[in-house]
Amino acid sequence: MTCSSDTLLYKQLKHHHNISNKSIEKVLGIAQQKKYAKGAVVLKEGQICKNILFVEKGYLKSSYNKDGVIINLNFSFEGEFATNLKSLRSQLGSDIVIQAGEDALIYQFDKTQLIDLYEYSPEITFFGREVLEQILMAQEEHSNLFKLYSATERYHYIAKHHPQYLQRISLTQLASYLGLSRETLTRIRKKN
Amino acid sequence: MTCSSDTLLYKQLKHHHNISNKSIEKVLGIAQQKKYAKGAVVLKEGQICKNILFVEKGYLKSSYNKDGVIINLNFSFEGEFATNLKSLRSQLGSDIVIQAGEDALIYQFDKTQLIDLYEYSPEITFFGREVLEQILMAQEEHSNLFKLYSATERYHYIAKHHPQYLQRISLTQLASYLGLSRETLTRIRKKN
DNA sequence: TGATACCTGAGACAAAAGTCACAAAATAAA
DNA sequence: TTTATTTTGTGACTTTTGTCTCAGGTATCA
Repeated sequence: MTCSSDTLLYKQLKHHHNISNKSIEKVLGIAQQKKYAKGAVVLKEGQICKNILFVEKGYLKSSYNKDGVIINLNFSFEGEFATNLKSLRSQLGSDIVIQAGEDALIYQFDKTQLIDLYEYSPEITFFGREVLEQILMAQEEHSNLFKLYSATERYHYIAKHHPQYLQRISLTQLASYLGLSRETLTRIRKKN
Repeated sequence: MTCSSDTLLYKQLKHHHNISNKSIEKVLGIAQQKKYAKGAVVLKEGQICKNILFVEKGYLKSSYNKDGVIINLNFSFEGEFATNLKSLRSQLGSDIVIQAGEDALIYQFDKTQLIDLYEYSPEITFFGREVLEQILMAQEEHSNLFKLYSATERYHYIAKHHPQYLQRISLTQLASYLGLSRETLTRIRKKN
């Protein structure tokens, strides 16, 4: 087994997704442990995404390069899943980059291997759908930030619902995620 | 049959989704035809969404009421599908409103009935996934408008990729969709 | 430890967008 | 057609946000 029972991954499978020990063993059996140093690239631009990533430690950052300007699209912290759904589905080259925001410990699942496991038990199928949903919900949350809120409201939303972002993500990176300049974010913070 | 073979729905099933006549008959068998006058509400705020909607004629508008200000989130034109995925999945009350933007002819599919058909043929299962994907891709496109583009760029993107929006959607409604004030949109248009 | 790169705060100014008020134009209703 | 209602265009002004610049702080690494 590539992943022992004192990991976050194991705990999530057991307690959050309520999967039986037999099925957990199958899932852990295809999980590949990877370590990335801060800043290391997990998915390159143009590369075809074949994996679903589970963050055991550290965090992952998804970003898009728009004419040389890096725009942060997503952060995935401990216990969350990350991937590029578009590239994963279409098997076309990725237009986004995924990299480690801190030194990170990642379990990666090969998409094909995971789908093969779906035949083994409906629990695993259900788990697969939950992973997909988690990723979609995170995307929708970020997208609503922009559609419904002003810059100041976006910051306060994050401060309230994701306080760990403020502690672990640098001001510059967070500004890019919130769609505003670093200076504007500084000003918003000062107004408290 | 509630839907004849000279409809857009029939043509889409046959030519776009490549479904066999037998399966098409099944799908059309559960399609309910509905007519809505311009402005009529298809899905109310708080109502649980049970249907997937196909636009045969006219268009549908999804909007969110933020403290009395209406924010347009989506438009679905002829040949496109619409629903509130969140409410459809969770069976919780909808936080968005769907209504007709013009006099509209809609075919609606009950989610449960459609899922029951999945057992009849894998073609229909595949069709169901394509519908889901179409809705998700439309959402992602709109969300990227905000994450990646400025107000002026958003307008030009729509002018290029969805010119019918400019012809059929009023300036006021389009401004709300693009996340800017009506006056700003007027000014952007003048600069051509 | 010192050198280097990166991150943050702050001020001055420019650009973009919002708000308000009112007139003109287009639609819908009588 | 005439009237009423809604939609759009425009200018003046305010607010918000971006850009540029520089200084100080912090982390990193050989």
